[in-house]
Amino acid sequence: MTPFEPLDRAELAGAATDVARNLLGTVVVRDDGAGLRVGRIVETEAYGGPEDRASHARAGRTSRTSIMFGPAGRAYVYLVYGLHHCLNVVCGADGEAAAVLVRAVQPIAGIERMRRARGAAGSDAKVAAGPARLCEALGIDRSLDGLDLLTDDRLRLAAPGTGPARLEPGEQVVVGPRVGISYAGPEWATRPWRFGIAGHAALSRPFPTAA
DNA sequence: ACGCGGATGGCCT
DNA sequence: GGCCATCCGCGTA
Repeated sequence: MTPFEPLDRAELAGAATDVARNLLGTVVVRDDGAGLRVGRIVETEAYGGPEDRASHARAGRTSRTSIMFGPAGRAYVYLVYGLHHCLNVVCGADGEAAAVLVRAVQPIAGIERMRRARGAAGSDAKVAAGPARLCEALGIDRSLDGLDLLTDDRLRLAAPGTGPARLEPGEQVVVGPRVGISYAGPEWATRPWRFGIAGHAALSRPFPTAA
C-alpha cells in the first residue's frame, strides 16, 4: 500500500471551509478486523456553528451535536432519515462547533467488500458516491461516533504525503451550494460550501454549472 | 431524462 | 408532532 501519512491535527483545527477543501485527495481507512477498505475523498461540505442555519449545531450544544463542539479530528457520525448514516470530520477550535461532511470517496482498496456491503449495484466509481452510500460501503455507523480519526485503528484519516496539496496533476477543485439544506434559507443555502474534484466520476452528483 | 414517494427513527420544539 | 446534511425504484416521456 502507498505510504499514507497521518494528517496533522493542527490542519483540522482551521475553518471548516478550509478543512473541507484540504480534505480533498486524502483517504479514509476503515479496518473492521476483516480487511482494509480505503477510499479517497473527492467531495465534502463545510458546516458551522449555531449561526449556520444548515448545521446540526444550529440548536446549540445538544447530546447529539456535542461532539461538533469538541476538539478537531474526531468523527461525528449520525443517522439521517431514520436509515442512513453520514460521516463528518470535526474541525475548528475546541469549544466552537464545526465539521466537514464527507460526501463521496473513490474506492482505492477493498472494493469487493464495498460492493458486497452495498448490494453490488452500479459501477465501482459510484459505490461510495454519496454520504450514506460511503458509510454503507465502508461499514460506518453510530458505533464509531466520537472516535479520534487520527489515532483510532477502526477508522483513520490519512494522506499520500504531507501538506495540503494532495490532488493529482490536472485535478481542480470545484465549489457549489450544499446539498439538501434548502430549509436553511437563501443566505445559507446558497453559500459555496460544497467542495469537489471537478469532473470526478465518484462525485455524488454534478456541481451546478456557473451561471 | 426527468419527477415522485416510501422507508424509518432519532432529534428538537 | 414535525422534520430531516438520503437513496432507490417506479412511473411518465
